[in-house]
Amino acid sequence: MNSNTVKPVRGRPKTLDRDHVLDVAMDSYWKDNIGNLSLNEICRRSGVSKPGLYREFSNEDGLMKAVLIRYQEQVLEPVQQMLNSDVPFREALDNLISFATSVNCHDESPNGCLFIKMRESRVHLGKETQAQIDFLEKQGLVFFKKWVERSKTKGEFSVDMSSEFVATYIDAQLSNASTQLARGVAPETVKKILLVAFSVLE
Amino acid sequence: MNSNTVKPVRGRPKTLDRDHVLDVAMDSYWKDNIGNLSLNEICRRSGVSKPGLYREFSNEDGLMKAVLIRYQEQVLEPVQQMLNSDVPFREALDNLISFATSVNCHDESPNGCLFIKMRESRVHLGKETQAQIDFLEKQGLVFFKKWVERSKTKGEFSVDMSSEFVATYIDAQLSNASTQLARGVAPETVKKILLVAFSVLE
DNA sequence: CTAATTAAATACCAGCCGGTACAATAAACC
DNA sequence: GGTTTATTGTACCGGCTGGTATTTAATTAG
Repeated sequence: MNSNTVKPVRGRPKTLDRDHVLDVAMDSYWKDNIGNLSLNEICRRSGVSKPGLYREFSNEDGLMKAVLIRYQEQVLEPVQQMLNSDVPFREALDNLISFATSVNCHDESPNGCLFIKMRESRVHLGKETQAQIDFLEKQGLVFFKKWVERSKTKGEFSVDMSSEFVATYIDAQLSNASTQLARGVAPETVKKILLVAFSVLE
Repeated sequence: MNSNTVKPVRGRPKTLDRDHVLDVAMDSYWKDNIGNLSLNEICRRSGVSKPGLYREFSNEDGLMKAVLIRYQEQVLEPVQQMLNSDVPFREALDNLISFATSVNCHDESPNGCLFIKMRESRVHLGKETQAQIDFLEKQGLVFFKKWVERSKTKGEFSVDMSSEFVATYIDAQLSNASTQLARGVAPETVKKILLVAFSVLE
């Protein structure tokens, strides 16, 4: 939780609030066009000077990677824990749908999943950020796969598809939902599409 | 076909090749990050001076709208004609899948549908471009809907879903395919996902 | 020929961008 | 007290952006 790693040291005491900057940056990347969102703007919004931000995160790439890690901890991890629990397959699937169609930052504006949003613009981001995206993607697919395999052994999943492919399919449909929400499609519509798309899994 | 609208006039003869500029711009928007692609770069690539480009297209918004119109004529229209023909539903669906998973500009690089790509970044584009996107989206949904209704009367489509929703569902899945291709997902994987997603329609 | 008309490109504008030198400040050590 | 260490923010850098004022070139009309 404490991200300002304790440093009882010598020099001038640090006033920069790392968590606050990350919160502002996460919100900003979530709501705005990532490509058009400048570091200057993030500095303005978080009330931090530009050199201060560079000292903390090295560069834009470092900031984005840090944001992704924070997003994983705050948003993605609870979902993965839900999948790891012993909730029945169909119920877990419904939870997934609810999660995917209700992700709104904190207020209004475009919704969707920040990770998926960043994954879509992966090629235009920095190397560190790309690596983090790849890690999260791989990790997510593994979670899905294990979940499906567990459901198979529990006899809750009888469709004849490889767990690998089902994981890919679920990932694809959730991505689709996120993209649609970000585009402004009504959440009820997105939900109906997900329900139909997932109806092949039973 | 003649986009340089004939103008047997007075002044200095026009040397700007409108079609060439549009080809270059379409390719560029298709392959590159739309948000990061500058008019300067398009001028460079097409060998046209900046004021020349502004005289022809007014501004960036005008150019994008023109590109979208060209894309509709060159890429989308053939598909819509296919849907309008009397091809059996399942065959038309397969054609759609083939189309969606084979759209590569002319060479390598990211694939996907330019219209869908632009629709995803709709909010960040100009007003004219947004209007054109909305028009194409509406038109596309109408085509899908009519196609489904025709298939229903022909008895080729028996699933109990409103034609409206099926149109939305197909649009969503094709969008998903395009996004995945643009992200670099293997076309065979995208195809398999589409096949499964569309399997609910029979 | 000159005048009018149209398109051409150079060279510029203010405003951003990511990133950084640098001097001021605030603490701990001695 | 002075020195050292670390963080601060101002003010700047070159480079790029969308967009344009302006001059020059090429054609037709009279």
